[in-house]
Amino acid sequence: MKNILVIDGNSILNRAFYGIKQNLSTSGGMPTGAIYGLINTVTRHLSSIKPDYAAIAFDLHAPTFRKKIYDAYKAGRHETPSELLMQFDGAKECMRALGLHVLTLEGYEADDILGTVAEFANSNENLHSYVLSGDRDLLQLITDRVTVLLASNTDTIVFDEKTFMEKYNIPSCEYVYAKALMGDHSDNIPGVAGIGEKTAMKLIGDFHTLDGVYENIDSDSISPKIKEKLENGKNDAYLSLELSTIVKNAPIERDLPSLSYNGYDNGILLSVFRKYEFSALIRKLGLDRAKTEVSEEKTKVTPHVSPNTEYVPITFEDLLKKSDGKSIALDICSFADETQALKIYVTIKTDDKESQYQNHIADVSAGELSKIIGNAKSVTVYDAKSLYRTLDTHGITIDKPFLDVMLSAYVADSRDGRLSPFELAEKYLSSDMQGKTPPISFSHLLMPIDDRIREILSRNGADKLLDEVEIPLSLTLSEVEKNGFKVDICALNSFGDRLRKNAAETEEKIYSLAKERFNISSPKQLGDILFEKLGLPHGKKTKSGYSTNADVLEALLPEHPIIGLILEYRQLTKLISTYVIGLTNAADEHCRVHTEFKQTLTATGRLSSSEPNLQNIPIRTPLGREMRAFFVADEGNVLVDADYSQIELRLLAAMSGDDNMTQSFISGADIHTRTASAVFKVPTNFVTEELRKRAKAVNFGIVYGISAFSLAKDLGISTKEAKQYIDSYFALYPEIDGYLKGLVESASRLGYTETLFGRRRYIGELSSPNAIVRALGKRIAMNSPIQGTAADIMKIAMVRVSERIKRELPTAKLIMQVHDELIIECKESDANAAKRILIEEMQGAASLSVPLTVDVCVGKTWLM
DNA sequence: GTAGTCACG
DNA sequence: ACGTACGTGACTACA
Repeated sequence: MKNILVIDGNSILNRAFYGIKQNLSTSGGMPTGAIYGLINTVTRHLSSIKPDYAAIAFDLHAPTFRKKIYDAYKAGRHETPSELLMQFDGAKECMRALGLHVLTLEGYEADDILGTVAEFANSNENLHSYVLSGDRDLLQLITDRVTVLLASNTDTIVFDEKTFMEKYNIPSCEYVYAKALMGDHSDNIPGVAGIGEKTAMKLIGDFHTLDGVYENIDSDSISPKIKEKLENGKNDAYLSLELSTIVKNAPIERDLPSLSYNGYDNGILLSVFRKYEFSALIRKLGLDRAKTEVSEEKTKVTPHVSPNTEYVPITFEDLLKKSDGKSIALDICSFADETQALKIYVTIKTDDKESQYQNHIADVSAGELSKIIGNAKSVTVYDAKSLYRTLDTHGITIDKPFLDVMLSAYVADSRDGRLSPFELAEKYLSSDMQGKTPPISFSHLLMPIDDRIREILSRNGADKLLDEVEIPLSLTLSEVEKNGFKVDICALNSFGDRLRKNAAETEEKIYSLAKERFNISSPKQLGDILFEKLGLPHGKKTKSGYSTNADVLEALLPEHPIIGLILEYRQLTKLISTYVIGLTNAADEHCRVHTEFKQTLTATGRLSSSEPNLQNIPIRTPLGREMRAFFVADEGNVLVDADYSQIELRLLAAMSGDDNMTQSFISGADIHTRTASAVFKVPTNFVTEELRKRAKAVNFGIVYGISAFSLAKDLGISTKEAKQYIDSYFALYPEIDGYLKGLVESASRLGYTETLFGRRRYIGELSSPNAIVRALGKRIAMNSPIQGTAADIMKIAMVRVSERIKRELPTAKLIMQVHDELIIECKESDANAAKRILIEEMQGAASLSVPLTVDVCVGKTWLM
């Protein structure tokens, strides 16, 4: 089997151009940044694929056949900037120097050349074709012998038939029909107005081709609304199909042998790279070192801090012997082909002063890996939670959590949760990775980085937060994700049908009031109807037109009956698309949805939940709230739901040391009522619902880092009045004003805030030259310690609850966390025990000068 | 990919 | 004089 690599020169060069800081690289005033990016992408793939044949295609600037059938094609798109245009010739020169064949063809685009070359592979059993592009359009070329490599500036996604199917749920040969429906706005290809990726994929999934869709346009599975859009856009769809279909028989007069790839000539490449001043590339490829073997370069060690990057193969038996009782770092390559062998990279910390860290690479079975992990003194990894999941799929269960560099970095500085091991090495080891061959694993970096961060955390007093909270929590979270939350999909879909009916009726009413049909979901079109055609008074504007958000619309409610209908339509479509459809798609074969918790994402220390997000299931409106009835306990089980009562205000009381507020919480009084009574100077039993609501808004505002303006907007009162509320508030709780000012002062001085448990958030906004950004920085400084400490406490509680149910109620499962709320699913008969565990562990998670109180409910559904 | 909108704590 | 609550994620439209 031989390989051919065909590259979409245009799209890669474009991506490189827009993805980089263009001013940085020039050679004699001539920009070269895009060329540089292109070379990086190309060499990366040349060395990983090692093709037998290789070519790169470019567009010519002559008009193509597409232009002839459709004038607007690429006309609406802005001109190619001259800084990019002037890089094309250089790019071709460099590609030739790399040994690639450069292909262009009059009247055709690079895509068509790629399609035609890929077709060679389809007709040749012994050839596999790799198509490298930045453009998703090329995905239509995928077959069992054509793989598409979708490159961004930083990495590449490999698409073959299987992965394509997994992502889009249609076979790749049908992709072009979906594309015809969606259109491609960057290329000015129209598609069907109002049909996006989701609808297009669904239609093609059902009917396979464009013809199929139109032949079945009366089918029940096509809603009247979609049908209408399809009919209106029929011509555009077929035009779009013609434009997006990649030609596979362009008249290229090249045969396969003429495209053979034999590597590059050092001398030629060196002179070309010198010309463009690509000194970093020359170093990276070792072009200036006469005939040195590249592999020997790896062993060349840079100064003291750089860990040894050499990985030595080792057998399982030897590895087990060497790692027994030692601290190790681990990185696993898991392959999709489901062979039993796991490729692992292991770094062992030894007592040997000469070579303290020894790196090994080994192929082991799941059982063998389990043994190595079990015998080690400690295991350090990057992103433990993902690893637990991988190990779980191989049947390996972990009971003692791994140390995790990602978590260490996040606790020390919440901005660093996104940094890769290599970026962390740069920050903490000041190791200079430049010009070095990229190592095959990051295993060798993990322990040195972790040691360094741990020194810092001990000084900050945050080591306990890491070891006793975040690290055990990662294991707990992996279990919560695996457990999942059961959703009654049938009932949810019946509810969805009801919503759809209502939405369709509301839609018609809106059209008749507007005397026109339009896309209500388009803020632009809606704005035109409301503020131009109907002449309603417009409030604030956004960059791109009139604002039509709920605040604005609510103010217009008395002006026109259409407003209420639009708000209703918005609510219904939101519920349908995000929750009914979203949750149905996310459910597994047991009707359970498994969210992913991101443990190192938020600036404050909270978790976030995604795919699906279960932390934003509706509750605030009666209709939305019904959604919670579809989150259910499995047969014979119940949900036990516990939430902290006003944890952030309690923390404000405790952390500020305000006596009055502390006493309020100790006495168990209703804090909002009590606040209202004092701020509005009425006896407690004269506090109306309205006054309590206002006091509640003030309490919230304080926690967010209040401003009179925003409070006024929130409550619909004058700024002056809002200011009086705030003044009375600070008079009532005298310590709080000083506490908040102190937070801002210390954050300005130190550059960061800390939670009670030592978690740091750095606040660059405070040193911004822009006053608005600085004001934001102040609010962040006032809010983060409160929100962050609440997050810490919840995490402590989760770890303790998890440990206790494992011991005392082994069949009970923790299934969800929503910031101040925890949910356990357990047997009905265990409900009381679960309740007790939740209350005890949540209330006892921290001991403060104010009590933490927890409300708990038991039910068959989340609607409680 | 960004903007606008809206769901939650 | 300037634009504002703090922290998130998902969906649709549009370029």
